[in-house]
Amino acid sequence: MKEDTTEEKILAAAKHVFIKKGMYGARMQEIADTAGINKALLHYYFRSKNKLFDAIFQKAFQELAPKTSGIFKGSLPLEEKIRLFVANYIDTISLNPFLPLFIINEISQNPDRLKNISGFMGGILEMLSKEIAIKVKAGEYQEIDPVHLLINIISMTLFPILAKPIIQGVFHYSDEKFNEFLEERKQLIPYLIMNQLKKQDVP
Amino acid sequence: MKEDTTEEKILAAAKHVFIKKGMYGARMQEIADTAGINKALLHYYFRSKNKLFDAIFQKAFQELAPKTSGIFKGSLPLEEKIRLFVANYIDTISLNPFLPLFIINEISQNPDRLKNISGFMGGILEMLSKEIAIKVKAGEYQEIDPVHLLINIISMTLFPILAKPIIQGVFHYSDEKFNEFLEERKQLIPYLIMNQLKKQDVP
DNA sequence: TTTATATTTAACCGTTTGGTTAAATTAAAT
DNA sequence: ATTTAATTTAACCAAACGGTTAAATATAAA
Repeated sequence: MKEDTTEEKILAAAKHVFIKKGMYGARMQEIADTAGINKALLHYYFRSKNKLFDAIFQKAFQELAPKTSGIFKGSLPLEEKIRLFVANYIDTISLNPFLPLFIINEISQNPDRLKNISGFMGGILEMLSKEIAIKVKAGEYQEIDPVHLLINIISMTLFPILAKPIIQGVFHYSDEKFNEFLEERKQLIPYLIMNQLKKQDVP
Repeated sequence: MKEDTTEEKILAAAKHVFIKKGMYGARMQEIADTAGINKALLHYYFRSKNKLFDAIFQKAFQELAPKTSGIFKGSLPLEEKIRLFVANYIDTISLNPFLPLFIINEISQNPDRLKNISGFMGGILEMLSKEIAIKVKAGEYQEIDPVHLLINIISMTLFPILAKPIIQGVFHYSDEKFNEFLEERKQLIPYLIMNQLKKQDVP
């Protein structure tokens, strides 16, 4: 038995509709319907569309930051950490595939929204930097800008999910085939990244 | 002296506004203003917003497919081809940075639009496949799914441009610093890709 | 039970927006 | 010069949408 407050139902519905349709594509009526209430009550809880949007945007943004506390704190080898990170991230985002596009869109249209957000991806970057620095000193890894490294991982992980309908259309991938494709990338991406780190003959 | 037809001015204006604001965010009035005409004349040339959108969408999509005929037909080493491709693609898309997001958005909201498009990226994929197959037989490259390879290149090239405002916000990159960042990637991406191809000890 | 709060119903308002229309004006074609 | 087509002006319409309001009803708190 769920014990959902009306406000929680509204926020859940709003997040769902906003993420799928965007700030301007979303309709207050549809949010009310999804929450199982009417428009008057919706405005009774949140005076305006903007207020409601603000209420869900930060939460949505947080969901884009992968939960990596467990993974990166451990003492596993880096390759294993990256493997876990990528697999975890693909699975998480696949549950909410419209989320990345939504965030990118809203930030693109209104970069000021970033001002309320802090420390995004900061944890991962810090741990990545430290781990690499040690191995570089030990001569095991070659030097690389951790930002490029992080962006490489995120790009190869997120972009295919973002461009899913295009990839499916262009390569004629069924839903099953596309999922296989993503599964393969869980191996491929960490492998590619580690190759770059370990390769000794710098150009 | 430009010899622009009114229809051409409309199409240029429509492409510009649609790409920046999307199908639903774009306003017919703004398109008319951008074209330097009035709303009545706009509807005189294109009866509806949908007709106008259809008229520009295919063109916009074509622009997303990099012009690679020259690059991939030559007999340069693959690494050099990829280097040229990435540099060329980054420069082209940077001139129209809203284009990829626009295409992904519209296809996401309405995948049927893909049905009118054919052969997208097909050329590149074919040449890539052939070139790799030869080297694999010769024992120089390890086997890899060309689709993954292409998606890796595209991901690492396009995603940072797509996520530009987020990257700038999160890492506090100025416009100049971000451009440097992209310049660095012109070297980094081909290097990473070739490492993957050449690495001999398969896991 | 009484009181306060939550929720519904249903009508309404103002603005924005895509689209139309008719008449006037300008430019081009014959 | 006359006809045809292109362009402007300006008013207008209908639908969609965010938001409001007032009254009725249900629910929970006191």
